Amino acid sequence: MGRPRTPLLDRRRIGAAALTLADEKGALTIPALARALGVAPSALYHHVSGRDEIISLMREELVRTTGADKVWAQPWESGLEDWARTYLSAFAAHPGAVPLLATAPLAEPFMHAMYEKVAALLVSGGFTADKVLPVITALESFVLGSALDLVAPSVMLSDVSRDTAPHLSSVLEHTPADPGRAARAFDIGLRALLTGFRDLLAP
Amino acid sequence: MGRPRTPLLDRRRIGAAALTLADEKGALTIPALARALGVAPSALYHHVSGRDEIISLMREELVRTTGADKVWAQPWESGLEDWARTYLSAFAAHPGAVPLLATAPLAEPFMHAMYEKVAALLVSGGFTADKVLPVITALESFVLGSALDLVAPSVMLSDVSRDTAPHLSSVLEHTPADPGRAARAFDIGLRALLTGFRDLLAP
DNA sequence: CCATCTAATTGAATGGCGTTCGGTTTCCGG
DNA sequence: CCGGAAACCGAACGCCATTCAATTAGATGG
Repeated sequence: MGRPRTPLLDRRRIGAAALTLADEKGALTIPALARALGVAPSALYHHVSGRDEIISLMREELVRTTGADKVWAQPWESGLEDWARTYLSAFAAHPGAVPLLATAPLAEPFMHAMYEKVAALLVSGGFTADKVLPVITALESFVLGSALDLVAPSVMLSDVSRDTAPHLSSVLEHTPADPGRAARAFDIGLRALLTGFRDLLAP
Repeated sequence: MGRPRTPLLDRRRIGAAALTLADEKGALTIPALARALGVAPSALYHHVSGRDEIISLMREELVRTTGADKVWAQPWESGLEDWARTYLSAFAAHPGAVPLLATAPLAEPFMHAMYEKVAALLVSGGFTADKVLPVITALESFVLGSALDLVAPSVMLSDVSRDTAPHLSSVLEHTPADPGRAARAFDIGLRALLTGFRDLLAP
C-alpha cells in the first residue's frame, strides 16, 4: 500500500485513458477508468477535481493527438477547409466519446491557441474584424453538429412510409447508406459555408 | 395507495415536466421529476422504459410546442431559413435542456413528418434528389451545433492575452459580448449556408 | 352484477456511481 | 536524518436509476 515508488498517474495519462475508454465502451465511469489505469478510483482525485475535469482532459487529448501539425500557410479558403476537416476527423476518430465531448468546454490555453491561428488566417485573408469570430464560431458549430450527426444512431431510414412521406422516401433512394450519408452532408455543408463566407469579402 | 381514480401520468405530461425541470435545474433526475409530477419515482416506469426514453419525450415536446404551425408555402430559401431559425429558437427557449437533447435521438414519427416537409420544400425548389438529404442534414447539424454554442459557458474572452494571441484579442474588440455573440455567428453561418445551397441549383 | 383481468400507483430493496476522508507509505527539502 | 508533502488505498456516504411484490381501481364480459 502507500505511495508508489514511481507515480502511476498524471493528468496526461488520465485524459488519454479516459478517451480510449469512452471511445470503446461508449461511456465513462470512474471505476472503469481507474481499473483501466490499474489504480483505485480515489487515486484519481489527487490529480483531477472530478469527472467534468476528466472530460476536459479528454478533449485536450483529442486536440493534442490531431491537428498539432497543421499547415496554416495557405489561402484562407483551403486553410479553413483543412481546419474543419481535421477537426471533424478528430471527433470521428473517437465516435464513442463524441457525446461526452460535445457538451464539455475545452480548457483555455488550447482553445486560445487554436482560435488565434484561425483568426490570423482570416484576418490575413481580408475579413474585417467584426466578421472573424462569427465565421469561426459558425464553422465550429457546424463541425460539432456534424460530429454528433456522424455518431448518431443511424436513423431507421428503411421504414419511411412512402404514403405518409413521399418526398422523403423518394429522396432517400438517391442517398447513400449510413457511413457515407453523414460525410456527404458534411461535404456539402462545408462547401456551402465556404462559398457563403467568400461573399462576405466582396464589398 | 393503489391505483388512483384518475391517472396521474401519461407520456405527454412526463415529457413536458421533464423539459421544464431540465430547463430550470439544468439536470434531469428521476426523483426530481417524480417529485415535480407528484408521484413516486417507480410510477414513471409504467409509462416509459427508462431515462433515455424520457429524454426522447422531451425532444418530442420541444418539437410539439414550437414549429407546429409553420408556413411551408414560400420560396425554398425563406422557408429553409424560417425552419432553421424556428429550430434554433426552440432549443434556445430551453437552454438548460440543450445538452441533454443534443445527443438524444428524436422519435420516429416526428422526425419523419418534419423531414418530409423540408424535403418537399427543397424538391419543389429545384434541388436534385441526391442533394436534398445532405442539405437538410447539413443545416440541421449547423442548428444543433449552434444551439450547443448558444448555451456553452461564455468563454472567458477577457483573459485573452494580447501577447500570445494578438489577432484573436484584436478581433474580440470588434465582437459583441456574449448574448449576441452566438446569435451573430448563427446569422452569418445561416446566410452563408443558404448562399452556398443556392449555388447547388445552378446547372 | 359479480368475477376476473388489466392498469396505475406505492414502498422497499438493489446495485452502481461519484466523491470524500483517514490511514499508510514514499519521496524530497533543509 | 527528520519532517512535511505527495501519491496511493480502502472504507464509507449519499444519490441515482431501476426492479418487484403488494395494493387498489377501473374495464370486460358472461
